[in-house]
Amino acid sequence: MGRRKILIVDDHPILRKGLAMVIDQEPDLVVAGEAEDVPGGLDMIEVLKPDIVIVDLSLPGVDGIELIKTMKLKYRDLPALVVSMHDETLYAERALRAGARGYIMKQEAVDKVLVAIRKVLKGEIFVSDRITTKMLETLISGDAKGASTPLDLLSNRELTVFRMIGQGLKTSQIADTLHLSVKTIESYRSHIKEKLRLHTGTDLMKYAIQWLQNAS
Amino acid sequence: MGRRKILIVDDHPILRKGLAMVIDQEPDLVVAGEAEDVPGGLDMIEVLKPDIVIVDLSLPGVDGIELIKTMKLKYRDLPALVVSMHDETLYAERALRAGARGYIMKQEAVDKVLVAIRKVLKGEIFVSDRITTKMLETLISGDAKGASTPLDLLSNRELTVFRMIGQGLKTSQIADTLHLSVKTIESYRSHIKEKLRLHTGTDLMKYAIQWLQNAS
DNA sequence: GATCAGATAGGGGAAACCCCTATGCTAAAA
DNA sequence: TTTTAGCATAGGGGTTTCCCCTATCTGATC
Repeated sequence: MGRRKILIVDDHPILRKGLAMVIDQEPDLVVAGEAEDVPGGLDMIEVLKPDIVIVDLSLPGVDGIELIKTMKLKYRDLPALVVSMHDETLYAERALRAGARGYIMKQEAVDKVLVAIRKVLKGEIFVSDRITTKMLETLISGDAKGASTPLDLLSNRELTVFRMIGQGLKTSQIADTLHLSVKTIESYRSHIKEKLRLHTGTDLMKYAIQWLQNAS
Repeated sequence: MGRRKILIVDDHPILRKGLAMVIDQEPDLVVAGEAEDVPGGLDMIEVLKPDIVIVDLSLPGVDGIELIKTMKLKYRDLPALVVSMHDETLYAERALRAGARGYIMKQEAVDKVLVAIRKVLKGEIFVSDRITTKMLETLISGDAKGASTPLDLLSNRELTVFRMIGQGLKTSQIADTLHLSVKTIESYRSHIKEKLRLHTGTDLMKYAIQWLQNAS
């Protein structure tokens, strides 16, 4: 069989060029085309019939996640590999949930990308060890059905507090609003952190804010 | 004269590779080396004696602006060209003030980068039309403080800290990374809050996270 | 009836936050 | 050319949060 065809969707031409050159040096892979946004990407899929699509998450206009979702709908067997500059712990999960088959950061070494591409082409899933570990932990700890979202692990009260944290309220304000002791809210915070496998208070806040922002 | 030597300082290996491959195809240019952070960059300058340094602004640890300032001090005639993925209107001016001789976005086409490199090597300054226009406007309108973004009000150091806050780092981590006292970071935090008219620390964090998500 | 998870909350030490003050340093303004 | 102003840096001291533990009460679940 010939070289597997790759489509790159990323809005940074320099990066596209870099990826393309690296990939084209491999005997079994070839970059069939490039696009810089979601509509362009979809057109290219139609025309080129690639074997895999490499997608950046932060595209102009429509978000890369949308492209992945659409691909999942229209071309069920066409896998997407996300190559993003964003902190993986926050986006990887969302990307995979949307249907991506891999997630790798732009900070990674070049050969890691090739590994990722081949793994995804073989039908496997590629994510960094860090993410794998984190996801496995979440799976193991919570009853497996928690797969829909880690937030399912939270109790009602915890979820309420989580939302308020995401709105930027501080502990005392939350305590006030809910007519509870500050100490109680502190307890919730630590329970939430535990369940979501977050380490610091700032991590919690960051997660909460971002979750609330793209309320999915 | 032989090919002009270029040093690339960027923390994304894929992008470095891309730039390098594009540059090395030019008969008059050659990539002499790559570095992924500021200390590495400074070492490489010492060793390679490049003719120009291409710098990304968002480097791990110390920020690219600092590298440019140091270069300006230690190697007065070594020009820096900033290649950043950040919104130019906010950073270009700061970069130029710090001593950079050009600013180009990663969104630009590949050949624009070559144009920029050659222009900077000739001793000229390269910036996009958009930035030129904006700077002229600011000049004309006088003080006016082109407050296109309230973040324009922040000093370089404050902006660096602001971004780190948005990445979810806590005060002590920031202090550590920048080799500064926790007290100094606290000062920056309060200055930033004042300039952005934010009341609480959580408000600041929320703002920083959200801003980083969209405009970065 | 024992066990378990959820809602509530306290103790105590470390860390962060917040408001003020302060010192060089450089650049602009008077 | 003083003066002023903004920036980078940092300490003092009081208040609030954070963080790790322990604890009570309640309603399920086994």
